[in-house]
Amino acid sequence: MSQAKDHNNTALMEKIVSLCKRRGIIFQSSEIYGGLNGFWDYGPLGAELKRNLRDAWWRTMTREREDVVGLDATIIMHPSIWKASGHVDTFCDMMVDCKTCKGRFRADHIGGISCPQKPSKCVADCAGEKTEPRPFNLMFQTYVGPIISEENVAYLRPETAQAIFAQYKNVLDSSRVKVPFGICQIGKAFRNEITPRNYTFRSREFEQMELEFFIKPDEAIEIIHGAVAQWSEGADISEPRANWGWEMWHRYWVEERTRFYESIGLTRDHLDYHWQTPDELAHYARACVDILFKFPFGTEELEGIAARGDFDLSQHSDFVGKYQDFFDEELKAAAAKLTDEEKQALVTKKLAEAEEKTRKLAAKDQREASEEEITAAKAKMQSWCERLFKGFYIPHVIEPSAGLDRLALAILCAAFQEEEKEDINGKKEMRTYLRFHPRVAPTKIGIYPLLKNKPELVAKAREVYRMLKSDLNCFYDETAAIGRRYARQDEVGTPFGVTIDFETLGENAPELLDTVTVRERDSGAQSRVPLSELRAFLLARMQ
RNA sequence: GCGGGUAUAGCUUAGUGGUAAAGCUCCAGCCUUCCAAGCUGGCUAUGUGGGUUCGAUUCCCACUACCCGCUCCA
Repeated sequence: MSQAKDHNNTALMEKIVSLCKRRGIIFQSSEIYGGLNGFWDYGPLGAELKRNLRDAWWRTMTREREDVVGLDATIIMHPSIWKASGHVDTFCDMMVDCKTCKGRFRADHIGGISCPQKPSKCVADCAGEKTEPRPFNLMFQTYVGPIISEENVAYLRPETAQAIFAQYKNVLDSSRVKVPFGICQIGKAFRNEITPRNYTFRSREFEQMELEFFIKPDEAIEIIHGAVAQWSEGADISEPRANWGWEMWHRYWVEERTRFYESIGLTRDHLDYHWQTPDELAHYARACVDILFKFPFGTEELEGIAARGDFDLSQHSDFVGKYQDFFDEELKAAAAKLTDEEKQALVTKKLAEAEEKTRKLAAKDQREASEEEITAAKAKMQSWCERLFKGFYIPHVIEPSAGLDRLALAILCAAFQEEEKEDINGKKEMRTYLRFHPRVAPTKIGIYPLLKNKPELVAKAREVYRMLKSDLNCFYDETAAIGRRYARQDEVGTPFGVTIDFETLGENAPELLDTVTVRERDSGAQSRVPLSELRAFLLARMQ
């Protein structure tokens, strides 16, 4: 990327930030006290924008689907949840900084990592001056109850997903859902990021929109349907099928999520996809795709769609000592028809897999797997197979996990437009406007009497406002010249303006009595609409 | 956390060791028959805390925030 381009992108970002502040979309948190690093507030219009995005996601994810239900869990949960999920271990590392080479290393690894400047020596032995080991707690801690003590430590959730796993059984038992099904949730999450950066992109308090979609393990599909549908380029993934394994479901959700972004105005040109390579994948993930948006400051992640296997529910099963599983009648019936040889073939295959996986995991820690470990893994797999044949399994999971604040920022960046134009006197000036999709626009309709000092116009405009406000977020404006009012609303992305003029009152042209001008934001095009049809006319254009 | 930069009104900028300037926006009034028109008036600022000084927005130090680069990103 050239420097000139960097500069332009920075300038563009600064314009967006400035507009957001000037028009009440995004403010710095606690600004009157100097601000707080990594925290941002949404002003009146930002709050509407976020709400529209949140509602659009919720509607597509659960209301318009028969196979997904919602959840709204607490931010503070039992601390053991974060031990089971692995967050307590992976979020709290002792780190050492090298003041010479500016590197940061895990304190327990400096003996084994070579120094970036002198690769012949390890970090522990190189000459660089190093700080004392310091703990990096990426989870915010608090205390439950008034006593500040170790046993009262709790965490603000670093992701919303774990709440879904923790309530999986309750949802299953109360909602008449059957695998495959999903549980979705929108809510705040907190991460004590080392470096919040890029405006609201990496904040310490942010809102996530997550779905855990529970599916049958491929082995269950194979027993029930004889084979698992294999994915290949061009495969039909428009509607779910019974014989889909995790890979098809994963592909399906990537496409489904892309369609969502398109429905709110992000085109495929705005987006990019990063398929994680095998070494990038976490050990519990089978595949992970990042959906990226081309922000002015770089192409960055909007959403991750991971195929996580049964890792999370298995962890919680182990920690609480109760299977977080599902009884599948169809599987039980199908398994009953298997011959002993067929069952044994599956068991043999799974035991070999368990052994290989154990060896691989150990190899990651640069050691050999012990016989005990292998035996334990095989025993666990044996019992997994036995339960499978009885119809029980811990479902596997496809996890589309999106950031609401990142989406809001992406929508703002995609919508931002500047055009040079001439004003009424022929003077050149810049027209700035936000080209929001009407679905997400904070304000839907501007309502204007052509002139303020004509009471009939004002009264009629007020009447139109009252007619529309319950269905559409409207903004009534009677100040300044009509062109200025249009420009003001264009700048915050209001897609339509309704102007009440003398024709509305029946002057000049009697056939135009009770009609208004509807002006479209992007083109400025105007059309004449009878008041009796106005509401339907506008509502039709919101979709 | 490291290095570099920045901090003056709602926004964009000017300027000064001694009363802080402008444009735009915004508000009010007049006027205005469809794209930021005009006229009049008005509100609003030196990020925070120290130091030097008779006096600091200006010089120095610290802090905070933001930007850029590194780093981090389950």
